[in-house]
Amino acid sequence: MKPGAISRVRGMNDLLPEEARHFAEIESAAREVFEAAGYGEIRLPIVEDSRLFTRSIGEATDIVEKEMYAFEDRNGDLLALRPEATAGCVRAVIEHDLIRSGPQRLWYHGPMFRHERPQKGRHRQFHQIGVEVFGIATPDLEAELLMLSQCLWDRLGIEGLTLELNTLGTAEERVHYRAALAAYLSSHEDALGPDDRMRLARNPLRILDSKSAEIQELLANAPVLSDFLGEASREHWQRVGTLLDAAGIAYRINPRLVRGLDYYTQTVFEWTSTALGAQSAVCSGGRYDGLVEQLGGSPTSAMGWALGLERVAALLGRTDVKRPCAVLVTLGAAAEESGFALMREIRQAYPGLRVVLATGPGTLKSKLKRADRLRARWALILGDDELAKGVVQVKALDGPAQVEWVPRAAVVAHLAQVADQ
RNA sequence: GUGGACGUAGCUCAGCAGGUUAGAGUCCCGGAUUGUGGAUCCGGUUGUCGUGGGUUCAAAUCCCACCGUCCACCCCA
Repeated sequence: MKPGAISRVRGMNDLLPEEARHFAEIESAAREVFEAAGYGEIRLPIVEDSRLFTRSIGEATDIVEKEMYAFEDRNGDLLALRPEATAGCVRAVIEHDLIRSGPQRLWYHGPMFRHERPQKGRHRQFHQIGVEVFGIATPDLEAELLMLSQCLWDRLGIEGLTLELNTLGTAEERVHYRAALAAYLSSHEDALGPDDRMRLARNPLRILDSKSAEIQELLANAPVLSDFLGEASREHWQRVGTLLDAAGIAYRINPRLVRGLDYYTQTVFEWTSTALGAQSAVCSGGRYDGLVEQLGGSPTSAMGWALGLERVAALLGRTDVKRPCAVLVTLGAAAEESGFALMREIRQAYPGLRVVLATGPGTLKSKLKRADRLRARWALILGDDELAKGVVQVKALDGPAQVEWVPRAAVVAHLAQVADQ
């Protein structure tokens, strides 16, 4: 790169064709899985009112406190680049009163923004695919959403992921537990580092998933959340397990699993991979029964999850570029004109047929070389000789070279016939 | 945000106890074969050695700062 050239902003990466192909593959697999299950796509704005996120994700969370791209626009409105899509989705559901017409099953995909220090699997602009369901309170929803994620891994051929599950109980149960946990940890405050003391004051549940061995040891005798669950939560939680077993989806219960966003209730989960280093969470989510009401809607139970496209893409094997059926090679100005006419006919008759143009300057040899690199099955050669005879030379590029001369008027039909083989 | 490692052609990397014009492979372009690909051979293009400063007769090489990437923490998808 020459000095003075402008480079991309930190953490905001270009997706070159190879990686973009992975993204497209995941997106189309997701579309297939979701649409088949009766989910509708929703497209949401990237910019929202900042308050939407402070109210939903939680003011004391890192996402809102340190990572949000918040700014004032020309009118002085406080706006933010979305750090996640659940909040916006809830906002849209309330704003259009979608719940009026019954439960809503929605899915989305798009870029999210968080001002974090970039690392592998962690970028400032990253991409998520997610689902959100509104209006279903029963545990079959947990099972449905988890099954959809499993279907997606199956569809993409991804193996070796671990599903970790936990329940946080209702908001009230969590409040009681939180108080008990805070009391226990306060009595051992001398064992906590400065970061954990901060968490103790603001969000003691976060201490549960600490990686520190000393903390985990300390937690061995701490109160456990399951003791604080009421009968209803207990039954709900058990039913989730039963349905997952019935569907043959393996999981591991992790009582230490809490999530970083404040709005979760009841079931939370995380799909992790050991192949990704520190950023091991591939897909996660949970129930958020209180959020709709909290954001100004009527009480509505809801649940969703999101996956990180960059992380899932990293688990995908190499996907090959689809090979073209043919490369249309022209030599000289007159042949180029005829070639463009032919190309138009091909596109009109068979829009999906992969035919790549090789017109313009360059030797026949270099154009055939290009056809070879693209792994095309056929070369359609059109030069002065062919023009004079009213034919197109059709050369087989697979295996030993074989040529045949097809009358110009019959080329389109010939190509279509040969493409099916 | 904290700590650490690293930064040399488009890509992968060598060169670094300071010493002439900075190298290989790959990719790309051309030729051997005037209009016929893949193999082989031959030739060619490409770099302010991340940026800026310092030390020195001399810096890709030593020192400092900044920027970036990666790793861990942190956070999370």
